[in-house]
Amino acid sequence: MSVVCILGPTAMGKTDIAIALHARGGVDIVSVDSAMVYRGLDIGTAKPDPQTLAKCPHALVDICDPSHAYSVAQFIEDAHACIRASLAAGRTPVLVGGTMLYFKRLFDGLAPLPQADSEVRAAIDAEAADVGWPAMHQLLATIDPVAAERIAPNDTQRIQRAIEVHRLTGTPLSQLQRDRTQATPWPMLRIALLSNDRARLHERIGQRFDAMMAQGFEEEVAWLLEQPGMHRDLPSLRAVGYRQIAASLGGTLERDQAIADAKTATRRLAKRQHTWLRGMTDLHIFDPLESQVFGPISRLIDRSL
RNA sequence: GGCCAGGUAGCUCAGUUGGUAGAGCAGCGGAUUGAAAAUCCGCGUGUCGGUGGUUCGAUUCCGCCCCUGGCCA
Repeated sequence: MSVVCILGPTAMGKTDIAIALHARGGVDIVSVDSAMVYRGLDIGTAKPDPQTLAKCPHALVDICDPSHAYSVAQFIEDAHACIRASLAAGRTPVLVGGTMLYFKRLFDGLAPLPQADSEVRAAIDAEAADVGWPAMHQLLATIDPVAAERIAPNDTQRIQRAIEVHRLTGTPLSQLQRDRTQATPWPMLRIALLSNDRARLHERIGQRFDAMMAQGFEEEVAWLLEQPGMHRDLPSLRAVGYRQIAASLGGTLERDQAIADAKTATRRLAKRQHTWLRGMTDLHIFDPLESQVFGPISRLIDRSL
């Protein structure tokens, strides 16, 4: 295997494993994290601190301004570039992270669809404000019945995307996805950090968020909100924790409730990550809440390369 | 010690003129192709405090006991 992937839910110690693997040498760490890509989102994303990043560089961290939107397509492009560069240098790329959609599309491929178009989206939003999203779902059923069948009448994001793709290409989204998706060209060793001890994971999530608060998470969010072009509806500030603390700072949510909600949102994130992992095949699973996993993981990698 | 109000899901509570119960939150399961830490779909998980009694039948009515809160001593 030429590429190593380490995936797992939040708060499972992925970053520690990455740093330890880097210390052994011969690897390049590539982050697979839709929130760590943003500059300035540090404490709330549990991003490694600058000293750690200096010693152990993580590609695809701090590569996007938080007033812009990163995307799965951008990730695939960036990740492919990282993998190629690393392999060309005779090293092993190690992709580490918790954004399962990014891994899924990296493994199974991404159809070459048009990128998001803010004008088209604004037009669709305006129509939806007029007639309602269920009517937009009806509209989708006439242009792409396959997609409409799959997408719930209230799933505004996906309805909008499907209509957008059709308007930009004249072809149904479902057809483009079926005809033009190709899986990764590289063999990938897939390592998952996964535990059945949900109670313990929830405990860690709570403690970790309390630690973030103690590190000045609120100040970080307040600073971000003051930056030019920043507002609460951006993808960056809708991330778990940022959304709740921004609401608290904006006065629309009690501080204690915001903290509780942030922990709840993190637990739900972990649950969705579990769902992704259960549906993936060819995973080598290790439980870091039960035993030391670094030794077994490095032996597995040595054996597989 | 006496009086009063409570004890129902993990939490806050509703309810049953007697036919073993339901909301919110939490939780659990699922979907997932340029916002994905997003967005959406589905699911009540229960010795109705305990124990006797009345009754065809008690979570509901009655007695006793236990626990919590308040007031009076």
